[in-house]
Amino acid sequence: MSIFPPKYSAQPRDKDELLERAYAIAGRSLQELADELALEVPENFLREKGWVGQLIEKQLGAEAGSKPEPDFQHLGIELKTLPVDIEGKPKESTFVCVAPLIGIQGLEWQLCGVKKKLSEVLWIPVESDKQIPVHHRRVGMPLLWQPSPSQEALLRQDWEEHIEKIALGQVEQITAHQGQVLQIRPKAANSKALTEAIGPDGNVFQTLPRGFYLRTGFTQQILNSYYVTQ
DNA sequence: GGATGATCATAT
DNA sequence: ATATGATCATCC
Repeated sequence: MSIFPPKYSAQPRDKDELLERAYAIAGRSLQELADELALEVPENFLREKGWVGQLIEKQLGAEAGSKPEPDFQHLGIELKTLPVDIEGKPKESTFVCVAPLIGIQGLEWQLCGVKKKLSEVLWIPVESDKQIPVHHRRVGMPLLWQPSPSQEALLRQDWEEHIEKIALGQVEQITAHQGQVLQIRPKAANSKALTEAIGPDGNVFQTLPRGFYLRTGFTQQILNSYYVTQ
């Protein structure tokens, strides 16, 4: 708790101000950052799974909305928190966007959601080992990333293979085992949620909504390329 | 221990 | 239902 009023963060004016704020929260605990905003730190994330992401959004001045736009639209930058272990290794895959299951004829990589979402990402690593109490977990050093040509090639290859299956009415044959760096997994409230998809005969049927996710190996490669190689 | 499939909160 | 934010729970 604090005797001070909650911190207020307007949107960062430019990329430098955004990075400045990101560096300013690096090394600090979730408890400290929550206190500044007068937020309660949950004991765990059984229910509030997106809590850390929303905390960081507010700290950096991102728009807290459900709009299908980048977190920092005026900068064209997407914000992603990344749960990491004590060694800085990603512990979870990263959700990118919902996978389109219908109306995808003629959809090209250059215009797809994955390409758009990942054009520029501000990664914020956050400690997430189960043994560390949530309130004590710390924010790591920020990383502003754009896919390298080889990284984009991998993403594009996986995306095209997934989209082809979906277009051919084979969405239910897709499993998370497929894709080198980009996989497709359920993305829904529960297994009973339904959305339209292309069926085997080109018809439309109801199926579980899916999302694109980055494998941990890929995000680890991103972190390594910045923190280790340089 | 790590990855896959399932799930939770909130706003629109 | 779809969009935002992800982590949980279970299986191998």
